[in-house]
Amino acid sequence: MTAPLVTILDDEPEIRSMLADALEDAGFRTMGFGRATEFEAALKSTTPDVCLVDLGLPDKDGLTLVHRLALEQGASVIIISGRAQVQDRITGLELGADDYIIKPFDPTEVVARVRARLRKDRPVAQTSSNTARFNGWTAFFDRYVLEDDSGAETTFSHAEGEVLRLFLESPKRLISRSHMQETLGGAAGESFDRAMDVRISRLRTKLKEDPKNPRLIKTIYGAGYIFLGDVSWG
Amino acid sequence: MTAPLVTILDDEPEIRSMLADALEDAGFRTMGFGRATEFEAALKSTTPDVCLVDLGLPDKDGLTLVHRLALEQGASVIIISGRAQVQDRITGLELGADDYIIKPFDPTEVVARVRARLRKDRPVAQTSSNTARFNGWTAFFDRYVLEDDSGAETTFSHAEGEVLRLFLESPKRLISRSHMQETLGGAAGESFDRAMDVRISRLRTKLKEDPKNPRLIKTIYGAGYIFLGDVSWG
DNA sequence: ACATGCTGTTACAATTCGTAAGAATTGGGA
DNA sequence: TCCCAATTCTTACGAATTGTAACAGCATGT
Repeated sequence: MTAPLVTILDDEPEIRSMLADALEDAGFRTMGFGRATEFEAALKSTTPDVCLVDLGLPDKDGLTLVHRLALEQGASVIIISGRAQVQDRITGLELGADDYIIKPFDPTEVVARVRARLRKDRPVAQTSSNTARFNGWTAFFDRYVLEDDSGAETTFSHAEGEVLRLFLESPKRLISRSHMQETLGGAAGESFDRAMDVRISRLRTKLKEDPKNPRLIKTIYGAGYIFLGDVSWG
Repeated sequence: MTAPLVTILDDEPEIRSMLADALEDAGFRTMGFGRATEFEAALKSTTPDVCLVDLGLPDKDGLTLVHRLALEQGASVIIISGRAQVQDRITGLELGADDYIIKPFDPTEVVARVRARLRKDRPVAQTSSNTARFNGWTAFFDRYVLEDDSGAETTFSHAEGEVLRLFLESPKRLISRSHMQETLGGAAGESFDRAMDVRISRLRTKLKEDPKNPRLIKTIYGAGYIFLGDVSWG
């Protein structure tokens, strides 16, 4: 399992490097960005686990960015801001941030708060249970069985299970096509790999998705897929 | 659906009542305790959603209590403490707390932080704020569906959704063309800006706007666009 | 050997979305 | 008022991307 990815969005390079140092010492992978647009471009191909966002960005309103991150990506968002007023903190938190750290800060505390976020928000990846429930379905990965809410059972294959597990481990988060191909089987044929599409297509039919209006597996043109649905493992 | 339960563990009655007032105004159920032993006894019959714990307890070490809460109960734990040192905060967070608030605090911020914790635990709350209502329309951003007031549904693409979301996030305010391009267009084409017009055009047809008399998306010649309409999220 | 089921490949259909081009609109100046 | 240039709208088209049906190779079991 790879180390969690933490993105740092701050226009001051010193702060970026200070945070990156502390986080990498703690065993995290980091990516730093000075501008919101660069960050958003990178989001199309990578999905961070925790996002540190400085509100004092020159090129964009940080709060709407936080809102989008929290809703679309489902990642944990920690605001870092020089604005210490209570009202600022409250609006930031209401918009979807998970934490609010005031400058100047101690990098060690930032690391501790990042860890706190990962502990809570991603217990799924740590506990390897074999059954998951979501939106009326129950998936038994040890038996390769998918159960309807009426009790009807279907089997799914290994390849289908890989995709389904990947979705269920990161619900409501963008899963980029490249990331799927890396984590799943064939890293080989990069050129004409429609295999992924076919896998997802087959999974969709088993989940009885309406092709015109898929409710669970959503595709984002040019980016990847998002699995919507409330997943609970165990 | 019952309201989330928040427990307050603090030896000072004034603080307990102050927090309870603020939390109940926000729609939560609360239970207050002055001693750790009482609190632990209550845990046998109730499972709180969020636990506020003061570290300066007379009868027990608060940190071990936090540790046990986080590990065994799986509830969200927010430490409230008069100890402001960075090291105190770090050890508190490392021991399993989800947040650390320093006395004196603003009750409103506590409410906001409690909400932030619940947001992650209950994915339902997340999706519910993914819908917006405006002037007879309902936009479901998680399903990419736009619903008429008669109940008829249309789907919109990801790119259209980006524009629509941008409008709904800033209703009745001028959104400059340049700002839109920075926010949305970052992908590839940065040279020709007609793409934005086309996006908006397509969105307008889906909203059944009369080209001669747009009611929702109004063009400001030479400046940008204004989205008129009364938006309510959730 | 035969049947069965899984999975990648191929081919083609459908969708998305930017580009180009011309029409329509706006606003200022003659 | 009329004209013109800048700006914006709309339509059509096409490249890129994605969906899926059909086929073939392979493994496994009977």
